[in-house]
Amino acid sequence: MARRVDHEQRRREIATAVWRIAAERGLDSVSMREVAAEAGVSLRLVQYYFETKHNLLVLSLRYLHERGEQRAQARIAAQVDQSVRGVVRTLLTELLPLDAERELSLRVHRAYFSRTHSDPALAKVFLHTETPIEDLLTSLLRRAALPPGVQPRQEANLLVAGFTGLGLDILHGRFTPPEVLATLDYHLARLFQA
Amino acid sequence: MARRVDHEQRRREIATAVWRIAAERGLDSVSMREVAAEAGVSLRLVQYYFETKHNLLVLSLRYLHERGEQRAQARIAAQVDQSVRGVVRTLLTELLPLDAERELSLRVHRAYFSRTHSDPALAKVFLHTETPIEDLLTSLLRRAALPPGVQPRQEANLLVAGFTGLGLDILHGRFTPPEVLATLDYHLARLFQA
DNA sequence: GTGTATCGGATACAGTCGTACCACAACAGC
DNA sequence: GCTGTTGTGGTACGACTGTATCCGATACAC
Repeated sequence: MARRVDHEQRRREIATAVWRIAAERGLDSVSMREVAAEAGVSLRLVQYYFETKHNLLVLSLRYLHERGEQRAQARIAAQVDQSVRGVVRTLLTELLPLDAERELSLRVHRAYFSRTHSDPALAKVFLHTETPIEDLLTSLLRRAALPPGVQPRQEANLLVAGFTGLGLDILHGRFTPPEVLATLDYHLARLFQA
Repeated sequence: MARRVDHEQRRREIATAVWRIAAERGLDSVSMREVAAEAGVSLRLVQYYFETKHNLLVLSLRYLHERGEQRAQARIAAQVDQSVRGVVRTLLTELLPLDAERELSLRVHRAYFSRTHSDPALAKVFLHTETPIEDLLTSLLRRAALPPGVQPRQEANLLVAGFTGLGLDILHGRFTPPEVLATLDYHLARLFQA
């Protein structure tokens, strides 16, 4: 045993076990023992690589965030239609659980959501006082030729908050993906009407 | 001791203790013992009136929902400006933490939010497959003279999801109440422009 | 006046949790 | 070949949890 091991790699593997448990059974079911079992390692190993449970939760969330940002950037870079409208649409659909990966991500975020407010360290990863997505969307909208009277900042604020919520609504079964996409395209049409 | 007591009344008092703990320290801190201490009664009493913790959580959430609906209806009935636009504005501001009571309500809902998905009984109180608020808002919008091309259902879907989210954003300090109200009035102006 | 259903306090029990501790195997550098 | 560091397992500890039990005390019905 005990040949040299990549700690970072090990931690990421264990973090995926955290994600699976959190997504399926909620953050309350994420105990050190459960994580160890899900990852197929001993309790001691989870302790060894994360020291404390708090660290386990914070790092697991951070890894998820990193992956999400990379995914979003890749998807925007990969799309052929580089019009402002196309990029805006991609940006907003990134908030919706339209494939397995985004659904997992959304479920984990939902699981973390409440705990975020009793735990400042989690809040730091989860919520920023800054509004980077809204800012990005605002600057995109400024770049387009929009109807008179349209205020990009106000549109961005509602769109980001709204489609974040509608993504969760899909998870809850209150709406279906086609319904939310219809709502998205309706509002894009409203904004980008010439 | 032990003179006849109104059980319903007693339960509502204890439920407010649940709200306070959930709002301030999260649902994880809501233990039978903590609730008893916060309510100023013995552990046995909490057991006596709620039987089980699950019952305590479900009933406490139900009471909060009841109070929220009554508050919303009262506020709509009480307002002098009964124009469609005025009612719509009141309906949406009801989702924002603009006073102590609505802030408490929002904080408790946030605390319950995650647990909702691992617990079907909580989900039944918390989330409905139906969309009553969206339906109400849609029918209100249909009643008004809106610009051509505006689809009340699509507008309602985004507005409800959006301002629910922006209400939470206020709690998180990402936006201030004046900012969100400005966003609200902007979108009302956009919808109700003659 | 007395019995009895209702109300309520104290405490015990079994389980789970995060963490700490101890022992040892495998490799690194000397 | 030896020594010290690194990786891994097993397990024990103390705290906390929800629930159950035992028992005292009150207030109303008769």
